[in-house]
Amino acid sequence: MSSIRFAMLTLLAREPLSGYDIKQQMNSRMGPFWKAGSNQVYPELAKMDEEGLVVLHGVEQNDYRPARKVYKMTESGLQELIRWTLGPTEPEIIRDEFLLKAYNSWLVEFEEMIPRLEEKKKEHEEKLTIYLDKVNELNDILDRSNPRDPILSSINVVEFGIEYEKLYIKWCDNLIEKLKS
Amino acid sequence: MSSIRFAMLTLLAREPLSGYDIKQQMNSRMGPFWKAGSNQVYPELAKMDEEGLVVLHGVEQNDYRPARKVYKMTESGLQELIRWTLGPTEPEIIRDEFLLKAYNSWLVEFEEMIPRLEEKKKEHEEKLTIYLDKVNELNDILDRSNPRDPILSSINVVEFGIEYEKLYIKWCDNLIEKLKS
DNA sequence: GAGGACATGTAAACGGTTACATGATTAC
DNA sequence: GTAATCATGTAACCGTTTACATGTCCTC
Repeated sequence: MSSIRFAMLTLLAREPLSGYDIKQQMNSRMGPFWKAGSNQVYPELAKMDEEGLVVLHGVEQNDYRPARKVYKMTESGLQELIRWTLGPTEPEIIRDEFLLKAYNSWLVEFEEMIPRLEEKKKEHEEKLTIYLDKVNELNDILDRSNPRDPILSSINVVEFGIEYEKLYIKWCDNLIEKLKS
Repeated sequence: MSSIRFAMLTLLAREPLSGYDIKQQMNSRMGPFWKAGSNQVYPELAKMDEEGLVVLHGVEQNDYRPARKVYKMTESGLQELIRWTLGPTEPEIIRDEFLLKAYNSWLVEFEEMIPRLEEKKKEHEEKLTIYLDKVNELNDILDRSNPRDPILSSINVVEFGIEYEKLYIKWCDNLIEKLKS
């Protein structure tokens, strides 16, 4: 797959970023669907530099801290990203550990399973709130006169997250009801 | 995580199975949310045997083929599985490559993005059909007099898959409409 | 004084994917 | 004759996770 590279380019297509920024944005802005650790980001950034997909855009030195190395995407990086975006995508499976546990609910006392479902529901309710806030924020900064505003794409993806969380919550509710009767 | 072990026990809780059976069932019955390769299944089965979570239940020899080694879960395996089922579950992220691509849709011509969305939609429509068939099959063999029938748990999980596919299809439709206008 | 944010990176371990190896049978 | 199915298993690779390492500033 090696999609970490493309996840990184996806962010760099919008603005120049340091490795640290990329890591942060993945674990917040891209929260619903991607994340990465520093061990992946820094070596991959170095590789992409070698291959000419990104270049050093500037170094910000704060004397007491490691230099902040900001990279920007090159034209060749943009072409690579577009090629990938329009290329074929393998189907994915859901692979959610909690669904596996639900598959075992016949094995346990229903009264013991219900609290687990309620916890999961709450967890997804919290995620839903976060995504709803995010989509509001994005709508505020959206430039409605520009049909190619990247913010529009962000909104579309966060909206997927919103619908997903709603589904999860509804499914938990449903199962709780079934187990209660 | 190491949930491959618990995915395997999840299947073995229902009936004795060979390594081959486990692999097959994961890639079909558990289709919506889990899968595994033979390289994971056979060594893990051996490890679980050593640890006493499963025992050899019987060997079926068909002379020209490798012996079919059927395992069944032990009481200790069942306890382990129940413990895990009721234990805490880490939140998961979606990590869907196509969503990452959708995040880049502002970079490409919309007319080029639309066919990709239509392909994805079709793919999920096919999955939806499969899950709908599966849930019908399961309903046919469901023992309605038994509130602890494992089939009930299977149905609940497949229903998650159904709602997920519906969501995906609706989201694709929505985006196609947005990009067309 | 402890812990978190910032900022770079490396090392080790783990889990999953793809491919390989063997080998007879059955269906196209 | 080619490919798929059944049935076991191994080997190599790749991507991800967790932990480590360094060091200062700022907040509680």
